[in-house]
Amino acid sequence: MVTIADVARHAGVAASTVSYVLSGKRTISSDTRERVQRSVRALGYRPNASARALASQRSNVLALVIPLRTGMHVPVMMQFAAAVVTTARRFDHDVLLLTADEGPDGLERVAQSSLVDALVVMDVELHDERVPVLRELPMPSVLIGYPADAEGLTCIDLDFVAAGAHCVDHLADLGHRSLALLGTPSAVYERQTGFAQRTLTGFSEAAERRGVLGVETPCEHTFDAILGTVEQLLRDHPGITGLVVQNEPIIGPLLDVLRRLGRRVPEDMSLMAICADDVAERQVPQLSSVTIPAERIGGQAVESLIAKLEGGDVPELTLLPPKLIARGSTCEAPHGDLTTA
Amino acid sequence: MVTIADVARHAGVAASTVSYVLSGKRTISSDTRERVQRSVRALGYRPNASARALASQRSNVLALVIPLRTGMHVPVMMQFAAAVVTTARRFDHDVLLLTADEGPDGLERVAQSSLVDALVVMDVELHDERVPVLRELPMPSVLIGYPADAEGLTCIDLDFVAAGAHCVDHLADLGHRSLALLGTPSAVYERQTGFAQRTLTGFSEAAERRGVLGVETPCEHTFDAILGTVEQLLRDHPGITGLVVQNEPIIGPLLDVLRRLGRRVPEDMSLMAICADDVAERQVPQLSSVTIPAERIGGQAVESLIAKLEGGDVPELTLLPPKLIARGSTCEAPHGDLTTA
DNA sequence: GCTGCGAGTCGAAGCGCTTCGACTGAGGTA
DNA sequence: TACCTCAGTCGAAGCGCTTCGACTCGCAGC
Repeated sequence: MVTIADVARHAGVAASTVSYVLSGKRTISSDTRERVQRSVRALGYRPNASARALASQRSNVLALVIPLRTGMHVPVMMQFAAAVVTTARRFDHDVLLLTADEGPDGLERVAQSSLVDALVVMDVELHDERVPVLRELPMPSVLIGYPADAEGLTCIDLDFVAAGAHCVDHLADLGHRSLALLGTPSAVYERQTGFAQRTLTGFSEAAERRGVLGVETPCEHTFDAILGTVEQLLRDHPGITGLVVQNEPIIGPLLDVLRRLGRRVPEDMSLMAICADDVAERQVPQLSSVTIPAERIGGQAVESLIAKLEGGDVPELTLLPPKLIARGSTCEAPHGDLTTA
Repeated sequence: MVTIADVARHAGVAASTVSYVLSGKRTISSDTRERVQRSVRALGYRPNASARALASQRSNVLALVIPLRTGMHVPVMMQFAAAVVTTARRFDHDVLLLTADEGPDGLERVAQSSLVDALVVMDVELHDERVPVLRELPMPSVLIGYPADAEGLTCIDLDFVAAGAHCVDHLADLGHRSLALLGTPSAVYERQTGFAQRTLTGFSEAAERRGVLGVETPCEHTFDAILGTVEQLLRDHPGITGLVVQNEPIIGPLLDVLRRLGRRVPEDMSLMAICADDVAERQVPQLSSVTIPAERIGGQAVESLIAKLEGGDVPELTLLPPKLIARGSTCEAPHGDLTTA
């Protein structure tokens, strides 16, 4: 393994000079600089990451904590992780992957051992036990999602309240008067995961504002559960003509269920999804949807983190505006539907 | 930040003694050992990862290279990554996440800078440009999937040849005489990704062995592509009564397509999938399937890697046997189907 | 001609840990 | 009693890098 001393010898300078050439932290004559750079290339020198981290107190590694639990949108996680890694690389950082089941201890472990310089924590719950830990940690962090008390933290998320509201507005604009939100499995609500709660809030508030009926129900992933949930829903509220679904894995089966129940989409039932674009586009008919911009969130998270590492100031809360795309699964309410319940 | 010197002072011993207590590499009297351990806890000491890595030449970090490209089964990747992280933690290692689009340079970067001790590389292609790099690297690696020339490498994979064959056998046992394999998008074949190729091989060989017709076709992810592909297939080979699909995202839409074409599953068409169990179970009807044991592969990969790090010998190629589970999507061939083409 | 200054370079002192060789005593052996 | 052994501990020498202070020029200012 070739060291900085080898490069220095080869170039006929001191090791510190090589270091300064590499970091640019002091002025070096272009003559020496080029000589050093030639030696670096000639010898195939790569600085040793540990030595560098030890001396500079910076590992250039970010931790990414991903959830691996019930009810998560796996492909979205993945897109997200990819965006984090890609963006981190742009800033010359690497990414250490942690699973959420290491819990708060995992965060302390990697932080206090200086394995990483900063943390990105996904899937933050409303009352997340990791939040107090994060507050005490001697390094910056960014949360995806946000907890009840975001004071002093940096949180980034899709504006799910707006997402829920957009769906209602879109459907209400089309004349629908009775809407339902088919949500995530109840386990996700019970965990008080912010995004599910907030969509619900946006949905309900908008329904009230627009003066339409807005009911909501969680929904598990099995076909039978979906069927049961929808049947129950339509029995209790037969006037429903607009459905909003925020539960990626059930989208396919849900279409089957509606077909089996004799409801055509969109003629008898308008359907909106809160999901990734490619999922919406893959269905028949393609679904009108509100997108979760996973790449943008991931990129933004890393950018904020880097900014914090460099002493910059970043806003406590960044909400990315949702984008609604109307596709083939929503249309005007069936004529004559003027009931409100 | 508390250092080993602080602990040593607190316990009234030399720093080296603390180190030996922590590593167990020399015998320490139980008296001192306990005293040191108490000090460690009292001060909340965590060894500095960089210092440790620099001194011991071991970072205790593994690299995991995941693909982020066309046609991959995202949820499977995720299960896999989770298994790798979890298993690595069992062996007191962490995982650095790399995306495949850094290419061979990315591997060299993390290896030569001693950022990691070893590498897990997923989605290896038949003629993968990373393979020669891995061979030269001064550290062990494990590949998921295997390249044409596996000499001197350590490869782990599902036995896709057997998987393809099992599907044929299952269907042939049920009396089906004309089968088709609906594969991954053609991009995946063109990349010569091993798993797709090998399933095809197993499928074809078994079809020949059993004396049944076995045709195959790649399939893109859009609904129209699926519809087109299946229509074409049934037009060219109207006698087909058994379908094998190895392409997770199209499974849902494929069921729609068959329904639309008036083929009931399983009465008119038996359907087998090569996919994760939960995906198979979520469909209607539940699909007979051959499982991809992502967790087992991930766990096995890390275990092999750790064994190599410790100087152990591991087999060049480990093929995990596929497991076929018959569910509701396959049944006996329609009576009277005795044609062979 | 002397001083002052800044650009460019060097040497040395760490960063916090592991590990090697050496030292100390207690206990066993001859 | 003299010697050897071995368990248990210590001190010091690195691991490969960054960074600080100091040194040496050449040049401008007076």
